[in-house]
Amino acid sequence: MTRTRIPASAPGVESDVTRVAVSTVIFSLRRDAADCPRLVLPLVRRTRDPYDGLWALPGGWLDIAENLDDAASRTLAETTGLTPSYLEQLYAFGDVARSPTRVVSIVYWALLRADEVDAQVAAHASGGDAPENVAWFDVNDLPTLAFDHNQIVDYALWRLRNKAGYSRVAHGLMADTFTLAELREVYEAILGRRLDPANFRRQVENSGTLVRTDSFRTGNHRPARLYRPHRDVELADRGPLAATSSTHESSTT
Amino acid sequence: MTRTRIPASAPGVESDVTRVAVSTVIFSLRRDAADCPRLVLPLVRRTRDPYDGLWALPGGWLDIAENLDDAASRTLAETTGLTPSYLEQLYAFGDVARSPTRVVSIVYWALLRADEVDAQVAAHASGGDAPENVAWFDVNDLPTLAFDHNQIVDYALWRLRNKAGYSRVAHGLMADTFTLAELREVYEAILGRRLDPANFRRQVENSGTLVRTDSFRTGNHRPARLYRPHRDVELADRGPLAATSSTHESSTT
DNA sequence: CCAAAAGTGTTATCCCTACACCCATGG
DNA sequence: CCATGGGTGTAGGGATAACACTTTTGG
Repeated sequence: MTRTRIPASAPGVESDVTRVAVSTVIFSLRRDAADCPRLVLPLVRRTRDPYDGLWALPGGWLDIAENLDDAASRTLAETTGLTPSYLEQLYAFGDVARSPTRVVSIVYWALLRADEVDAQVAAHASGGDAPENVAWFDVNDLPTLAFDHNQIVDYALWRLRNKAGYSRVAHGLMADTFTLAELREVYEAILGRRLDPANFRRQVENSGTLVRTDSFRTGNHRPARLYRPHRDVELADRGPLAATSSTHESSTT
Repeated sequence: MTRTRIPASAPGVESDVTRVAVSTVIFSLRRDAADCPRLVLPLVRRTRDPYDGLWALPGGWLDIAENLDDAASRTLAETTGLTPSYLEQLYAFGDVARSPTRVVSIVYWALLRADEVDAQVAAHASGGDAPENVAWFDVNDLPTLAFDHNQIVDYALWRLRNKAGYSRVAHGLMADTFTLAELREVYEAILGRRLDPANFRRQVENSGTLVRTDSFRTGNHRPARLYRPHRDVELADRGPLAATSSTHESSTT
């Protein structure tokens, strides 16, 4: 699998042409020293001008025969080797001044299941795909990024937090089964505030998005019931490709 | 002011290049025979292949030295001669199969004040900017459009309806002053259902987005107080260019 | 006076929040 | 048995929806 990034000059670059790139803000979770889940995202270190040496969002040039979504998936696969559990277009950034040459970046954002990322990080460390140029950063502790990528990450974070408030996107970060406390921790990591365990339980139970299993997670205290996502429950609201329908309410809990 | 559209072939077109176009879904209001406001949008008749003769969204090619927002504004001005009261990026459409040549369309959606459109329609009829190729259509009675433009309009409509539910975008369709009944009619036209006048009044009064004036609209019955939009009230939630902040709630009434 | 729209009041219901409280397990 | 997290119950507040009711105009 070859690496593609956003170089300033591709072979045969023409400075009088507007080129289209695709980048992706990939969110996942990693537990910190205190075993508390933190939002993290992978960045790629640039090896060319402009911004040589700075960290940037994973991305690449849009191929002439490639759909936008496919380009985002490819980007994501080349960076992490994984399939996202959620992928959505974020915004098209195209200011003239955002790059020395004219580049319109179609930016996506994605969620990766935490358990799969752990496996991937191990695989990357052993595999030979130049892992030294990819690193995962805590979203609350980002360096200065290349181009307008700090701004882009801010916007993606806003979208994630906003969407977590009225849809079930956050489930895309979970493994197959999980306890309600684990799910609540994830929401707390995303929203950046504590949630009442009792009320959180009732909300997700009444939402119909989870089904109880007969298994329990045993630990230091009373065992907690495991849940799994309900099939047939979309993670988010309709996209531009959905059929005509009368569902025009995304702000429902 | 010159007209720019989305021709299949621009001068010097190369079929091995991905080109970037900008189109805009422009919503406004027009009163029907029963004096009831209807959502309408302007379309442009194509005069080239592909889809020669079909109606399409107003748009044009992105200039190498032009920001995306500016291109959308230019498109809008060329079509209607007006400045939008609201303009927001909708989505980037870039499927390989959506056009014979590879075109990525950055699509915007906009709102135009109803009173200004009336003036513009008159001006267009007298002015010489080929008005016969621009026509306004009721959004509920659209013909088959060129490319994937029907799908795009559907998505823009969904976004407008959704956003009208939790923000004050709809105010962008109103004149300087208006009665609460007029504002309610607009919401009814957008949402496609009747609203309780009493509850609607309380909602917008408590929202703090309107200020009472001392004027009244006199008609066949009891005069209705005129309101005007409050300064310092954004029409919608934050966009990607907003500064870092902790406001991550767009679903507030 | 009457019709109809402008505007006010009242109540039931739902959802969210806060918080008290019981349950089950490992140590 | 006790500390701790899992899980349930409940009362108050705010927003909404339904609808009765009063006010003010033109005809």
